[in-house]
Amino acid sequence: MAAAKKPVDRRAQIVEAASKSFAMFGYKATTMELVSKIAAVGKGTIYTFFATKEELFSEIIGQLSKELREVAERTIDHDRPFFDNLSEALHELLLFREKHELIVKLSQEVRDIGTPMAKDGIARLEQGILAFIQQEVSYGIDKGELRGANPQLTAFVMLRLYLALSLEWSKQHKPLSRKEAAGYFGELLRDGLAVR
Amino acid sequence: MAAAKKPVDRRAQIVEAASKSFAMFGYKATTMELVSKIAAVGKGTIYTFFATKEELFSEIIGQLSKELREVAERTIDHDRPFFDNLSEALHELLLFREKHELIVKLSQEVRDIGTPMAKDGIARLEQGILAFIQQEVSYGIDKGELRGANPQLTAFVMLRLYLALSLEWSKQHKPLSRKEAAGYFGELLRDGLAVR
DNA sequence: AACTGACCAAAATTTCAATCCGGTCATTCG
DNA sequence: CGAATGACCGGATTGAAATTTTGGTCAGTT
Repeated sequence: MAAAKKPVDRRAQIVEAASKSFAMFGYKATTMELVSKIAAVGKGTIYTFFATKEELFSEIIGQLSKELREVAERTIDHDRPFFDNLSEALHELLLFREKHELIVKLSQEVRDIGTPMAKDGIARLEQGILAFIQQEVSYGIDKGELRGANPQLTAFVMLRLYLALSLEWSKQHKPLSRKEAAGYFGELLRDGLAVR
Repeated sequence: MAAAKKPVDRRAQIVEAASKSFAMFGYKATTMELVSKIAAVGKGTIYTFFATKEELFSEIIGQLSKELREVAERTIDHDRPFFDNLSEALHELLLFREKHELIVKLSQEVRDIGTPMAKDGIARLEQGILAFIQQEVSYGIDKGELRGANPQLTAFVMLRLYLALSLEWSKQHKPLSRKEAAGYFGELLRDGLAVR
């Protein structure tokens, strides 16, 4: 219903062109003129569909966020134990993230020049992941696999911990193998550190 | 032995002056000229004791790191349970950090303009904390309170987790009280999340 | 009616002279 | 005579003006 079919769907052309440009040059260096060139469309036409550059960007982040969620959802199998699902899903998300050029480019842009809009985009993606984890945590609590303290905080801790283990640790040490990371992560979250 | 006593100890004068200036204006805005003025000393005299501005700064970070360690050491009582000590010590360190003007100023400078030398200083302080935690973790393992996986990684995870809980969480949510944070932190690390 | 690109004001970038700063060293002081 | 000093140097930084770029508009074209 949203997408009527025409000889050529200009809106889709534009979104695709913008997507490429944002991934290739980042938010700041992507100009509306450039997008119009790639889309083979007059600059004015873009403004028929999107009121501002930010709105166009937002549409693309929205699509990407949805895609991210689908990746995560696809790796979850509610018949398996909670912690297996969790570290599997986080691993898939991390791979996706590392491979997806737009995300890589935006992260770099945030790091190097701190473009506020790029920050915003990354934050939205992270927020989406957080919401997903929280949903799974709540499910795990319902199923009785998980102790039921504050699911929001728990989801937050899980994400931070996973990122620390898989990204930050390797900044100063030999990176953990996928197996080591998942093992340590799962063990710590499941059973804690105390000798019992 | 290192500090001979003279009518006035110029070296100490200089270090104190520099310390004040770094805390007041940050690394970048502290000029050698300014330090010499505060220390009531000719600029050239500074170079009798420190070859470069960086070396002077390094000396001060070294002192501060030692001070930090003393604060942590003072709150540890090896007769108490490991996790009590841990969250107590981390809390003390956080308070110290928040109160210490030099650390606050340097953090701000890193955030706002990313001065490499300031980054470096903060990194060294964090490294010191990490080494301290690691030592305590090893001790906890020896005493049989802690499961004995990779102490370095464990220390790293503990610090990240504590910082996430006490600093990052509050960027987007109502901050946790000291009690909530310590409670959640201790419980998660000690016992994990799984229902048993 | 859909589309275009020349056009505009605001923002970003470049340029470049003026200033500043870390570090040196010939001179001074005690 | 040796410790201390501050004028001095060149490279880096800053600020402001000039120039270019860019998000967004809209009169004109198809």
